[in-house]
Amino acid sequence: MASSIEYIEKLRKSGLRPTKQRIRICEVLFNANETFHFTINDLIKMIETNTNQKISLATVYNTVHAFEKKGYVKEIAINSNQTYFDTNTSDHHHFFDEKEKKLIDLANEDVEKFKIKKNISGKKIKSIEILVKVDSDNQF
Amino acid sequence: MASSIEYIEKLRKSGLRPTKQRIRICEVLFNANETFHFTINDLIKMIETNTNQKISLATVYNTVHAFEKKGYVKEIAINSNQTYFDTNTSDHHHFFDEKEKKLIDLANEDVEKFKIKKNISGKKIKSIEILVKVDSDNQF
DNA sequence: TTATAGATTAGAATGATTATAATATGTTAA
DNA sequence: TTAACATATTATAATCATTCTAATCTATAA
Repeated sequence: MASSIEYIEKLRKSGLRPTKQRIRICEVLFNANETFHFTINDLIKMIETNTNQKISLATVYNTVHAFEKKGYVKEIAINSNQTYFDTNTSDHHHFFDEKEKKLIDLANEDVEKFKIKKNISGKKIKSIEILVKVDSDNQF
Repeated sequence: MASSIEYIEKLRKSGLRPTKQRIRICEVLFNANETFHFTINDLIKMIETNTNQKISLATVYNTVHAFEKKGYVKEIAINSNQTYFDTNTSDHHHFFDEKEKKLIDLANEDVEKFKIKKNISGKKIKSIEILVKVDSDNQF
């Protein structure tokens, strides 16, 4: 549970002006006890909870993208109607329940170590993401 | 290089009526020497090459989705403006060059064997997809 | 041949995301 | 402290992939 002052510092250090909108979004994203997955719509709902302040849609998009560039949130690679983000920026993977459209973390320790044995000349690996799609066990 | 007759058989066997649109899409997708990645837009351009026949957008979407359900093409999990599909339905993974928006196959043999050590009660693993994001090697 | 379930179509609707351009705000230097 | 300005926010419009609709057509089974 960080204070506004810490977020102001954090934002300044990354070259982002600490506006009240960005501070509020920091609070919503980073004050939670646990990391979580969210869409822009989820975030807007969270922002509007327990406050009168509204942040315009464009600003929410801009801020989340700015935070993504700085590495404060991660975009998760799934094909979905909406883009999913994760406040857990550590090295880990995901289960995706397509029926419930729900993401579940898959810790790095829960995946046996492996290596990519192929490489592409002139290209460097930026990230390795594993998506495990799951479905109900029992088929009726 | 299969003939229309083979596609008609294939479609009938899967419970899909062999319409001329579906046969044409089969030809475009499965007559190629190598498997490839495509978006709906790519596919429409390919359909319109060397022929006067046009297939309506809705039909192209419907057909690709029908083929996906039957396992004739695979959807690839990336966040992109457009959805990517793959005519290579074998077990494999992908590199994604975000700068060039280009997908490159990563054969299963090019990934060291690994296991998912976590499982979710009541859920069964449907697929495991690895996406390796790459970028230019040299930073200026 | 005919009935009909399923397929195709053009065009409209949807909905997430991005662009626009006017207004407001944080920051820097005087 | 203030002025100047670069940057951020905002409401709204625009974009664009995808899905929906409802009219028309077609493959196929009887």
